[in-house]
Amino acid sequence: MAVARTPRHRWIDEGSRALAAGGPDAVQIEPLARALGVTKGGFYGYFADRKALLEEVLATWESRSTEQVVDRVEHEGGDPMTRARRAAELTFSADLRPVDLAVRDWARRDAGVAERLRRVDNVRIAYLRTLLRGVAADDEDLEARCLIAFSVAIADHLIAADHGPRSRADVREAIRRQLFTATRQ
Amino acid sequence: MAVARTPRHRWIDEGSRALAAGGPDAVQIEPLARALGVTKGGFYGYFADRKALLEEVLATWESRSTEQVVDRVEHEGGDPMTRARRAAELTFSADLRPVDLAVRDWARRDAGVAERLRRVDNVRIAYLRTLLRGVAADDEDLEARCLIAFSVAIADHLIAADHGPRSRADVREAIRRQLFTATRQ
DNA sequence: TCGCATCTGTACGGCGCCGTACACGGGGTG
DNA sequence: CACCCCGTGTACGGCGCCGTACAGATGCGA
Repeated sequence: MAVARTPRHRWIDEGSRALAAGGPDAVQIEPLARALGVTKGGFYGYFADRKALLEEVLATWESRSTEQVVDRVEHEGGDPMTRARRAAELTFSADLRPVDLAVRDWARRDAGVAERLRRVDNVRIAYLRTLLRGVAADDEDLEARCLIAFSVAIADHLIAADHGPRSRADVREAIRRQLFTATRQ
Repeated sequence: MAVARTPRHRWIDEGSRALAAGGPDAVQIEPLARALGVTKGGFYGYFADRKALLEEVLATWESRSTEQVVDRVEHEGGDPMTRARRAAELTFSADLRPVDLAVRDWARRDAGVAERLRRVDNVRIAYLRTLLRGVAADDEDLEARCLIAFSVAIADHLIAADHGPRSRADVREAIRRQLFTATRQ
């Protein structure tokens, strides 16, 4: 049988890149084929149409963002805090983060994507809760800390403001200290 | 002279709606014309091309998000806290917020848009500082509270997670109480 | 070596959008 | 009332993408 120069997963990977870079409208077969150095000839052997590829891209992102992160973190072990930090590193890695932001924007106008995002976010928030449970005063405080941590992580790359003499990283570090400090007052 | 059924600002308004709903790629002359109940015949009398319209849409958004908000708030008066709250209401109104989010996503891949967003965000953060200065322990704490407030406001409509028995509004209210409470401990 | 399954290149029709050109028509203006 | 002006409708060429069809190449198994 002929060797597949461009197997399924290469289309998905390139599709993920396109999604991250330009949103779902930018996931186009012919440009993807050019980026892969082939024509679209083989594409329709793997996928029914453009929509099917987008579906696969999303599913792959969901898997990478949840199961694969959990599996890897659990395998590496460590105390809860170490594990949760590692999970955050993996989830917001340089190549996954742009996809994450693109999916979030997409979810604003597609209910199916929104549903998928809800599943992913709930898994992540659940992780956060296990980390912050120890320092929170009560359930409400815990929920507040989780939402703050998650919001700052996501909005970090969406906010363009300056902070005077401080760098963004400085400010984030200050926030982290507050979040990980046991109940105030 | 012929009456303009579709003056400049109608194209810009409809363009803003399209941008909010589908990102810059969705701002297309012919669909816009259909939405306005005309053909694209008149469009090219107002704008050189599609890019020029996008430029105007952005400029209009920048103006509405900063100067017009400031002017209106200053005109209405009130103490600093009242004014800042009113500014937040105007900035994140139902019709401006989706544009805001679309611009944020767009800024990830267009340096010009990112620069515009930086100007807008800096204006907003400056407002926030005036509001929170009174309750912050020091400059670092002030910066942290501003970034938290801004991040939660923006990420609110991008995060899909649930919070158990609590509603998102409940959690946001809890966060607001913390942010407006004078320095802890 | 031969057959064959499979991936890829090529070509095609269709569609929708961009930007241009120009004719039309209906209000102001004199 | 006639002129003119300018927003609009219409038509056109061009382009790029989608999805289909098919032929050819390529490497494996018999």
